[in-house]
Amino acid sequence: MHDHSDMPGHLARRFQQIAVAIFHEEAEAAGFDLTPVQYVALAVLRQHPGIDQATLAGLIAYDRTTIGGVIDRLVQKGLMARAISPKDRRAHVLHLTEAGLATLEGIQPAVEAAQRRMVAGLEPAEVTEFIRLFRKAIAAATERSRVPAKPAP
Amino acid sequence: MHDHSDMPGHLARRFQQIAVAIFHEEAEAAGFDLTPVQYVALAVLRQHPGIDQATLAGLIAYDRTTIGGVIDRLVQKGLMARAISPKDRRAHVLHLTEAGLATLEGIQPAVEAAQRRMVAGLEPAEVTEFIRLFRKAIAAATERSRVPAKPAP
DNA sequence: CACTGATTATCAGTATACTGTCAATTTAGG
DNA sequence: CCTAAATTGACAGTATACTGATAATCAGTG
Repeated sequence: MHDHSDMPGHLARRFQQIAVAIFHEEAEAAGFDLTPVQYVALAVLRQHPGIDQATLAGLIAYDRTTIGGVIDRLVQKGLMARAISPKDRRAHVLHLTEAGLATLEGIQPAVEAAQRRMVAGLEPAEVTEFIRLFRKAIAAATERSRVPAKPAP
Repeated sequence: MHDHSDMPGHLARRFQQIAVAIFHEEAEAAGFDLTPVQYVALAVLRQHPGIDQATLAGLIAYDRTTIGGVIDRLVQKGLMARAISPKDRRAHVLHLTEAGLATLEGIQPAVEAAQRRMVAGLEPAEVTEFIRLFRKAIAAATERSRVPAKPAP
């Protein structure tokens, strides 16, 4: 009855695998060495400068532990700066560097091309519906996830 | 215009994250210690007994390096047996053990419950459409650019 | 049979991803 | 004010996931 290729779990894994591969191809072709995860972290930080690691993790639904390593690599590449918050000495506040902003702007066309390629097999109306179903399924399941996405402060 | 939460790439990552978390919850609640990847490997091996690692990897679109570690852990758990093929001494042919078959059958209800929970926020017709769009997008990406199979050198 | 090229699996290295635990610190409650 | 609870980020450990390199083996050709 249920082949694994009909299961949402397997399809999700396979689609994500393809999405990551396409992102890497487009980013590399454009001359950037940035992973999808690193890109989203930079993009969200541009919209919310000065947030700490936990807030950033909440905004993009990353695990608290995972985000530390991601930020380490972005800091090492010189794209992000990390400093201890004067208001809360536990927290590390984050800012984009000049290089980080330049990278974000430079990679934007490649990112958009990658998003289009991921759904290149679908009609435009199907793309819209695909995204709507993704968002609806995710919204319903978010309450039970250990990593719920939090709204911006 | 383009928020990261509208991008297929980010939605794919988020949905997959939720799918894995739900799978683990259901599997653990049923008393099994099996990851989604390990489950699919076992399930496909039941349908194709005696295949080698490369064939298994191809059937479920796993990386050939990754599959080695997955099989290592399944062999260590006693769920799978690995032996050198008499026809091709490079190849390792795989079989389910008795325990592997028992685990597969025992975990089946939990797996099905997990698949339902992943799309619990969607109407039944939406679930069907969601799966159809997944398959269509994946099929197009797979045949167009052979992602993530090896690129033509 | 020897040579070439392809295939099978492994290893090293890098990057997510999550669990559990811990120290430092802040906040809440009495 | 002072202690208990919560929060922040780190660490160790496990599991995917992919790239590039390598050894062993097989298949096809001359």
